Amino acid sequence: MNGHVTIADVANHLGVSKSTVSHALSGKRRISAEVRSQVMQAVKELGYRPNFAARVMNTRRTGLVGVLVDSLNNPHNTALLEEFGRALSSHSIQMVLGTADRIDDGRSLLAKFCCGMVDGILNTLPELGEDEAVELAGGIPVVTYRRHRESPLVIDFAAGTRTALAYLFKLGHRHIAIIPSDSRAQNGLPDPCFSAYCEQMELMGISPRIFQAPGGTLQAGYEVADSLFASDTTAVLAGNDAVASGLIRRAIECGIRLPERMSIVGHDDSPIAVVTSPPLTTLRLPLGPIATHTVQVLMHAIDPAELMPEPLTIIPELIARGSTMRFNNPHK
Amino acid sequence: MNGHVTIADVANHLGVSKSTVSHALSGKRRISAEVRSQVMQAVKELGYRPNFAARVMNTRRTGLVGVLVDSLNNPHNTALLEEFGRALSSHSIQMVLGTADRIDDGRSLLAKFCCGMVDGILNTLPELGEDEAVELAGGIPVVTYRRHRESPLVIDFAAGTRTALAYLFKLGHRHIAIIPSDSRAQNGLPDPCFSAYCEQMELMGISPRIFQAPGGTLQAGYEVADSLFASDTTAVLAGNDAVASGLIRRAIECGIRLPERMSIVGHDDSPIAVVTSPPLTTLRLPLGPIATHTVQVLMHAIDPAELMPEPLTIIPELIARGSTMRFNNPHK
DNA sequence: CAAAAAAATGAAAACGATTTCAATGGGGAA
DNA sequence: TTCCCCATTGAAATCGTTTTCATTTTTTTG
Repeated sequence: MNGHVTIADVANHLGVSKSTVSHALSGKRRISAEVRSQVMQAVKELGYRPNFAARVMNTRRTGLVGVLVDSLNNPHNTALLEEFGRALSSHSIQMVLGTADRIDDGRSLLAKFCCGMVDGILNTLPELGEDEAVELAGGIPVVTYRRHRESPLVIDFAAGTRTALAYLFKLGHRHIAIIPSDSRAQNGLPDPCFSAYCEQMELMGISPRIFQAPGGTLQAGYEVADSLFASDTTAVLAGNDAVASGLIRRAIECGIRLPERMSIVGHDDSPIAVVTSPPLTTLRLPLGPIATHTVQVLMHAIDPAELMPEPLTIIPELIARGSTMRFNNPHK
Repeated sequence: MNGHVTIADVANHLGVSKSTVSHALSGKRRISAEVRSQVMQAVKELGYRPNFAARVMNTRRTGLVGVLVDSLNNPHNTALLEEFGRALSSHSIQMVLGTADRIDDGRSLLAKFCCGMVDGILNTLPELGEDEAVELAGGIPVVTYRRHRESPLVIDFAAGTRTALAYLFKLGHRHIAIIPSDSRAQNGLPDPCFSAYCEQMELMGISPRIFQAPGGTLQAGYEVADSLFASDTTAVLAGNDAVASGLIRRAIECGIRLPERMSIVGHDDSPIAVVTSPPLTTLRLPLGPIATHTVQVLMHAIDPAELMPEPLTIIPELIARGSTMRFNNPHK
């Protein structure tokens, strides 16, 4: 034996032709029950496993999809990846990981993937545009996360923000501040959460309170905390959970009690959120549906028999935890 | 054109043979400079890309390695994965992700991978033993994380614990407690950190203080906190960062000042560690070297020309942050 | 200058499956 | 009985490379 068993070995062992064995296994044509069971038996006995490369050569399907990602240290990325994996596995497809910190790595990975190695590409690299990716892919379908054209996936951040504001309002808060996130700004437009906040405040006739935490890091949150706590603000929408945790750290350090002094709403429901004290009330992106939709768009591009999903609008959901509470007016 | 350009197209376009083109590209035999440059030119012009499946068919190398992982929600896993990716990419190898929550999924993924789809397997599934994995892989090299036999990778948890204890001792702490981790227990042996702690305490003639946080979760840490703070313990080695953050949460809730009341040392340097207040002093596993070593063992198994790495002993390193401080005797 | 060595290229086999085209045999209908 | 159809199966082509074996041309050497 050559080390591994081929379909020819199975055929010879039974005295039938290769095509019979192939068809018995694939079920693509009628094979008598007797022969079929003999084949199954022989396959087991000889330990035959269909060869991946040979199969791919004919079918032109690898059952692999390349996923371009900038880092695995980012919990948002890994959560997304997990959901992509779940969605793809329901199509019996595996992910080939391409981690590219620099955009050029992304480009060369794309070239490497797109020579028949993968059936399609999921691109999550923020710097790599859909158009360029499609260009480089040379015919292999590409779907760029949150930026594909057909059957758009829109994330209604504004609606999420309104939910959060309504929640705070109901808790009695009126002096509500915001720390906008620059990472949610897209092609020239400001953070949609910020816009929604401004609109909503105007609607209620309350003057907006805007604080900045450039970079959106814990450190930035920590640094803006003092001016925030010095104001008479009673609740704040932080741009993300990291900024929120920076606020919390400074509060603990200064002996400011949370959430009594101030209610804090984070954004992203990152793993951070359950660890802070108090744990963060935050806006979560339902990544499951997002991934399912994105994957379905790709599946349609790969195989038109798969139907194109309906356009989907996603609204971030409020996860209420301990960092928010009813406002008690100290002057009463 | 059939949609994509083959090596035959390039050959015809130049009026040379397929083998000439193939050799010009691979460099496996001398080709006259003139012809070579013509080939390169034509490749560019026609947009030729070597076909993955056909190449694999001959070389029996896919440049892919399957990585079995139980979840991507676990930050330890993703950090490890990131390092695996880094180590593999230096061999121009990509990872095929196999997420298996249940062991049976792991088994079937292994079978799916090992029919020529990957050149090797990195198994990180705790439930899937090396022997069974090798059995299922049917000839494809498998390396099981931290459990491969040749060129062992030992992680000297005991040494890490001694480092942490020495650190606390130097800070003046004598009443040092431990919360052992059951997840570090291996084949019947208790958590090596726990053993090292007991030894060391005995050596110093100090009686050990043992607290339990079953499950090693934040919640478990939270629940054991009261009894810990009720004792006269001044420092504690928590089994992992989650447990440590549970302690911290309870302390904040009760108005217990940290690290003044108690120094806390975590374990794992998970993303949690920088987010708590105070940020956690913790023992970090240097995953880079670990991944490099593990990958090198696999590379050797795949291609004996790659040399087998020396056995490696890894010592967790202490990352000092804000959760530890010098002990000030309140009675003085 | 002839023979051997070296350099450059071509032709065809191999890789292991799928798929197309062709053939066989048995059973029912005319 | 003869013919046709259908159910089964075989033989061979195909996918696009790499690799082996063979050939031609050029250069070197005694």
